[in-house]
Amino acid sequence: MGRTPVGQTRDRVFRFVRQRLMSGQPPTVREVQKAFGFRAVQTARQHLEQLVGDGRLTADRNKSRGYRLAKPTAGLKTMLVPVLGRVPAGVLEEAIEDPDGYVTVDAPEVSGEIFALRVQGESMIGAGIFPGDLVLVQRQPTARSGDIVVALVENEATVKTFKLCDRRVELHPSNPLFDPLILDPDSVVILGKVIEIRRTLS
Amino acid sequence: MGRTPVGQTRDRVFRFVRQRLMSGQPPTVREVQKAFGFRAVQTARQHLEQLVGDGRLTADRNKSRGYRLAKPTAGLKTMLVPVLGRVPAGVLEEAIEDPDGYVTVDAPEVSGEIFALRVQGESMIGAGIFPGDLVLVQRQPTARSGDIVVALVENEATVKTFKLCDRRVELHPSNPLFDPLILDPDSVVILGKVIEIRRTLS
DNA sequence: ATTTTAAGCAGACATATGTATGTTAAATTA
DNA sequence: TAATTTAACATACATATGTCTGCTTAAAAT
Repeated sequence: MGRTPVGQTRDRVFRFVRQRLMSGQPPTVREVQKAFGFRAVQTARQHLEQLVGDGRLTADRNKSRGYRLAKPTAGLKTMLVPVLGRVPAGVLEEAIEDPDGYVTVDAPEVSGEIFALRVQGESMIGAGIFPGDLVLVQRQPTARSGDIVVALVENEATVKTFKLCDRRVELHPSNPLFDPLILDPDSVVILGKVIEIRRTLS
Repeated sequence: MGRTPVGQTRDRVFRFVRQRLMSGQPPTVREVQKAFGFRAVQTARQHLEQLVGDGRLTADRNKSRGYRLAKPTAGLKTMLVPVLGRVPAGVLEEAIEDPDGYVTVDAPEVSGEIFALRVQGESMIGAGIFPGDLVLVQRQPTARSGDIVVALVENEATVKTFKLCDRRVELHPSNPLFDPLILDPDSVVILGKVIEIRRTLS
């Protein structure tokens, strides 16, 4: 096999690996070898290692299929989170166990439990949260003023901006047509904090 | 290690494998073993094989990390798409080759090429698209009236609502402070159609 | 022209990983 | 109670896979 121009083959190797990684099937060194018709494993390995040196790939040493894209999702982990249509009567556990489906989420390594909720009303339109949007919720029992939270009020999950004033919990909509809810801290259950909003266009 | 109730561990194994698969890191049998603290490889393998028997997983025999989901997320495939900060001078190819990063997307099987773009201006606030939002774009050279598209105008990528009127291309902002662009079809390059909007909160 | 660099090859070794056989004990069923 | 099924364990083997050493050749640089 004749040699190819400098860097050219390496770039093709990178694309091959990226292609495989994007489709969820990390290649082995020997699979790369075969794909390019190298007669030696080492040739493939050489390209891969130099791609690592270039910072284009990363490698899990001594792991099979251990090459990954360097840039993607640095510090993030990809996880599958349950999508909830509604949270009936406060039983979040059950809703999570029997979700409408799942979505894939890139979340910080340190994230705890996350779930997704389909938004029902129009009370948060001012904040760019529309009915039908999917909100990703970091599960937590408390919140800080200014957080957009999912709270259980009268056995219904709603999305609002959280505020703590004068020993009262205030849940503020972002829509002039709706009024804020002023509640006793004991009568509000915080399900979590909204960390991402997603809207799919037909 | 005491035995667990029937089927319960198997279900957890399935979730573990699915989790790993969705994040592009298919586990080995021994990784499953460790994850659950089994003392024997075979225990993990047993569960995996029975999941194959149940039709929940499939297996590439004699391949490392060869287990896959039998029913990948109902018509959706998980893919990594490149995130572009901006599209310089119309060279989409180059921008895609050297992206700022990647995000994970659940897209229909039939989807073509998808990329993500960070939104720059405030021209689409009325449609709930804010600066800093990430728009997922289905790459395509044309669009239908009403589609929100990413178009190249004067060597800058912008997000607008597309309309075709009277042999003229109209790019409409959703913000009264901005004016629509009325352009000759030849002077506009459509990069693709926005299929999803994502906003991360702090 | 000479040196240096990079691509590619050959063969081998060590480890990772899939697979197989046989055993034990708890839960379930007859 | 006895038989059957299932979860789990221990050990071993064969293959897949990552890694290493040394060599050859062509292109690029000096």
